[in-house]
Amino acid sequence: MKKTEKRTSRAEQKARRPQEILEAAFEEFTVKGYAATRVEDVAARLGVTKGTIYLYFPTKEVLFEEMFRHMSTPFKDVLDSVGGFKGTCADRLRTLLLLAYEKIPNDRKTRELLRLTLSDGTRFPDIVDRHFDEFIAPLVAAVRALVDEGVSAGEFRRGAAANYPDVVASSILHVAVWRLMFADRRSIDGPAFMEAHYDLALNGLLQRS
Amino acid sequence: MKKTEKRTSRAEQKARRPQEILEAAFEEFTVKGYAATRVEDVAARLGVTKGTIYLYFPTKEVLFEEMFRHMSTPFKDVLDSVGGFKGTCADRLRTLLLLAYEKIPNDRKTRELLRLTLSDGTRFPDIVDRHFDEFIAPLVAAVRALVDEGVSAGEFRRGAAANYPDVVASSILHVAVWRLMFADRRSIDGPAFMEAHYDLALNGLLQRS
DNA sequence: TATCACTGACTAACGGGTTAGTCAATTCAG
DNA sequence: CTGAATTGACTAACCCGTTAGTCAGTGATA
Repeated sequence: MKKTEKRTSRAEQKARRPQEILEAAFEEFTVKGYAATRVEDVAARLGVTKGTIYLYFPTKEVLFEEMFRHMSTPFKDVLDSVGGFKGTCADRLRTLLLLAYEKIPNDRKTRELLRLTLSDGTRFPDIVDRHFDEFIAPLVAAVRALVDEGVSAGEFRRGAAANYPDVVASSILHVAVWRLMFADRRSIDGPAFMEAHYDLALNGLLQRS
Repeated sequence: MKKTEKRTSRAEQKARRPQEILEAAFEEFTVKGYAATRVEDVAARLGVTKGTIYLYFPTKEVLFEEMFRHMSTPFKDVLDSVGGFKGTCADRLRTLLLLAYEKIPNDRKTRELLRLTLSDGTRFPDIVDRHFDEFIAPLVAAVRALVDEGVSAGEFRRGAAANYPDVVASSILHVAVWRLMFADRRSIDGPAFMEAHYDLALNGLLQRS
């Protein structure tokens, strides 16, 4: 079935297999969800048969969980770098939003993992925790740190918004959910939305002087 | 199986059945999703057998679609009423947000329909359209109308936020998604979040003068 | 009111199709 | 040739949708 390609030795192929399988699994699971995806579909995407999958992963459930882990790429490190940036809190808020938009609604991997967390999180509590630790907690922490600093510096107002920092970043989710729901059927202007978000959040935070 | 209760005649029972089935279907489908839910599970919830379901609905797909329709309760009418309210645009924004929070993240029905739209929308394009028409479009329209009026009256700033009204309401989604993801495992303070949202949005919109 | 023929909502059991997981046979690189 | 990687036929379990048969409830009749 798999045609023999001179450039890949058996050892290389075997070493590559797990990753290939996890990536094929990602494509299938995100389109159909856990229950509706067949292990055979995952195999077919690689041009192998079901048996091969079971040489590398013991069950469909384990395949799903390891796929989720494999596709969660680090976000916390990126965010932490914002702490080191210079400039006004307003400037750094902009940078933070840019990074968050890049990572959450603009990155297909992250977006689709959000879908899976919502659809199959009930059956796989681990992925919910992972999602929280990986994406939500770091982002909220970064926003909180920035807002607190802005308030201390007198640049931002004290007030309800400053006390519940989630609200500053939460619009990001709107774009992610929109894209998950409508895909190409209804487009959303990402940059324009982000500008609007930044404009509203910044003016909402700034001292009214 | 169903014990004879004097107070329910056959005719009454039969008239009630479709609704009972749709509500049982809602409970099952929202927990497990379309694919993982068995028609027998829906039946068991009512204390009847699978055959009974098929007396009222021809296929599992139709059952799902009709359940979705039955559970979508009108939102547009409620929102339209805000147009008639008196007061500053700030006051009416608050009312609008209150209504939207009540309807979207605080109403379990709406919240769970959002989950289904995200998980199974790919298989059932109709429910995506329905979701858009029922919830998203009316809310965005209401916000846009209010913001435009505020700008015309000189109460709100012109600016990016005023031009992309989704961003004013989008934090609502955060609470809905949070509750879908974490259920009771991580609580979120709804009223406090709404206050923060209102505070940020209003200050973001008001003239800075 | 008491009897009884009839109706129709419901059940139980099954056919047919699907899929997770297994394993003996096959292939092919080294 | 050898043995590791892969295949694909197979099994057992599952679930949708069907249908012959059941029996509770109804209402006509005396």
